[in-house]
Amino acid sequence: MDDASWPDESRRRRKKRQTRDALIDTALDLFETKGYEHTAVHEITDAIDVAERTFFRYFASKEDLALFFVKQEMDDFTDALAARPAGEAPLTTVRNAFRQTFEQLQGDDHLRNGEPRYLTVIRLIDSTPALLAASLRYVYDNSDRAVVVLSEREHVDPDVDRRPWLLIAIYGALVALVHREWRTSGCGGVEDMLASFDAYADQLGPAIAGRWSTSG
Amino acid sequence: MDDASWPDESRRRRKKRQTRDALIDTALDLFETKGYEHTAVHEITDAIDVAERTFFRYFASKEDLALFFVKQEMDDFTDALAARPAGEAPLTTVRNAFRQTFEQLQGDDHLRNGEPRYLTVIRLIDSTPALLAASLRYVYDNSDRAVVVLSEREHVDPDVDRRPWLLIAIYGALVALVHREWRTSGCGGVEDMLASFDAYADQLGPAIAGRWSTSG
DNA sequence: TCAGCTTATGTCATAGCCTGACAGACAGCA
DNA sequence: TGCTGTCTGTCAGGCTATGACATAAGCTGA
Repeated sequence: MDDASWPDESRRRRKKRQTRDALIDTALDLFETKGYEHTAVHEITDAIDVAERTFFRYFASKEDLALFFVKQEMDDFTDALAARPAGEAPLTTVRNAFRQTFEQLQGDDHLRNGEPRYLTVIRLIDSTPALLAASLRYVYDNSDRAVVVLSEREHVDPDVDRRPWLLIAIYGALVALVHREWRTSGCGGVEDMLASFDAYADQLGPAIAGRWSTSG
Repeated sequence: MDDASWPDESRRRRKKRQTRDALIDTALDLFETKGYEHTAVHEITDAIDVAERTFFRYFASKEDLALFFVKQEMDDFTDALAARPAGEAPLTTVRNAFRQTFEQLQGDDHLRNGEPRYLTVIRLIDSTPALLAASLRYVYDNSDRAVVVLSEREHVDPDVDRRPWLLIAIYGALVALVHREWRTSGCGGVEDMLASFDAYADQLGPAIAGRWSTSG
């Protein structure tokens, strides 16, 4: 995002990155003010004076641009999962990968109107059915990969042993919950998210083991 | 689907239902042979000789038609959940609602080329990214409703007590797994699905309680 | 049976998303 | 300078979806 950080970059590459960043920034601005569905692609490209056709040379679709950061977040999670030390217990691994991913999000993202860019994107997604659908599909696809990673780490066959699926399902539910909390009451920071995670984990056993009631 | 079953139905209503059914049948045929994305709406409407515009008076979108049965399945599940007797334990309730929904699916659906129509649809969805995304979003929306139903049954506040979310997340994972199994190795019947459900439930406690490994 | 209302459909026009094909501009390199 | 490969603009077109208006068909009451 900072042009000076790649001084060795060729002029051609730099211009390309500038155009891509300009597309993202302009698009997010327009999405925020006019809404995703009421922003035409040509409005984005007109604003930075490139042809509409150019947009589709950078992004496969309008959706693709809007989900740029979400995809990165998901990929980061799977990468973090795969990179955790082998001795770690699976639940701990997921928890740590989760922590790393969100610390990264909060760390290296730059601000827009005083709030991190991914927050804008999450609100946008939650308020736009088409984007919500696409991001859920990405989570779904990513779950498959995460299950493979977990299964290989623990040397189990996911077709027989359902535990990897369970863990990832819980992770998915957690991410959804975290997004929900962000949307309504703002972002409480990494520690709040981990507290949510632990609350899930703590309630998991009792939820299934005995009778499920307010007193239990 | 059988015209004789509503003898009192007005001519207008009957024609409307016939057109709707013809649209669904023709569309599924074309989707199956040509693929969803390579089937244009005008091809569907040409085949039964109505205007393209008419299609969009019956269905909000091409997607809407393809997900017709999925939406019904989801709604049936939530309805079944709400209708279960109050004394039942939550996990049992979900299990029974699950059973009811799929028994209903297998019962009253009519055959296409020797297999139930919803099987065609599920394969279609799993092989079409756009449809998968849309159906996941519908599951997501439905989860919210299911959580509300469960929470009210058990008099808990879902914002504090995460257990309703956990149960529904597990249900979601199960549905995904069942669909996966259907897609690859055909449909094994209600009992197989319940066995999957129970396998999840049985592995849930041990998965979290102790160290998660092949020996545990 | 006819008039009048409602509903379903057809027709036309248009916006928006997306792709393919081709040509021109430009950076990088010999 | 001239060649090469990449990026971009332009044009044409297909597909999904919606709005506006007109027409036809079904229904209802006198």
